[in-house]
Amino acid sequence: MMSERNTRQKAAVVRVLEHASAPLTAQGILAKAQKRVPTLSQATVYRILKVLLKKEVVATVQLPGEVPRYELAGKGHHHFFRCRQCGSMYAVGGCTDLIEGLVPQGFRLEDHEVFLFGTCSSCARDT
Amino acid sequence: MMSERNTRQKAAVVRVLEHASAPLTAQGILAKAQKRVPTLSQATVYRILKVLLKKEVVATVQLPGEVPRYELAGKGHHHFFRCRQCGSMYAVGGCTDLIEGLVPQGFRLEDHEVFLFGTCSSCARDT
DNA sequence: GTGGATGCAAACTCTTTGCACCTTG
DNA sequence: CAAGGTGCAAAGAGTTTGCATCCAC
Repeated sequence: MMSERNTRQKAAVVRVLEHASAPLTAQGILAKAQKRVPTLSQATVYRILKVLLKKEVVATVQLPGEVPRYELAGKGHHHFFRCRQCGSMYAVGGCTDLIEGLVPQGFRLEDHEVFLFGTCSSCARDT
Repeated sequence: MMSERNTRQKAAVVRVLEHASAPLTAQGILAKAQKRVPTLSQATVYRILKVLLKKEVVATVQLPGEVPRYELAGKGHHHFFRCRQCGSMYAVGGCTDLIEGLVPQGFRLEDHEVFLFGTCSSCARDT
């Protein structure tokens, strides 16, 4: 039973995610990782992501109506604010007990997702 | 300038949505609407949904990692609780100002989405 | 009768998979 | 050198679109 190998492809994908300031799409990861490993294919990116997701090294970010994005896991609990002007995503922390109040009697809350949409501070300034 | 026509297809789709107890997928709408209009095609369902979305007669519900679902609009602001045991979706109301606290300084909040995941009361009872 | 609506199939996008080849350990 | 990884192309799932036909008005 031979475990996992260290390939240039996987290293490139992880490196891209480490340097990302916001969650990236599979396409975005491919584009950036190909600068280091030009032969990298989209299929391999998906395969690597699947492995990393299972190991919980990366996490998926699913904005409603958008293609999934990926970020390194272990950043603690957070949500996202999406600026409708510039499209940037900002991580937003803290949300506990705010959510608990929504849960109906007898329901057991295990998890939640919150997405905020609006205008970020720099776009708001330009208005 | 001739407006919109009243077709059996559109009527069937609307009727299905009116009788739905939870948001339906495009496939689910097709299946149910075909009981009334057997020749209805998936393409037409999508076209009708597009029109109804533009008129804001229906709204999209996008659970993370799932195919989009559709429900009649005008049910007021609400979110969803998804039971991981039985897969049911429950509408959850009320959430104002809870959310405001998350918004960073200088950001303008326009909209938000909240999804809750866990065990519903009837599944919790069986545990 | 005429133009919007429909059905079918082809096209598209995103993701997964089969298979031969390559590369790591 | 053996097994896992990779690249490519084909296959899938979900949605959109082109086009000839249909039918509501």
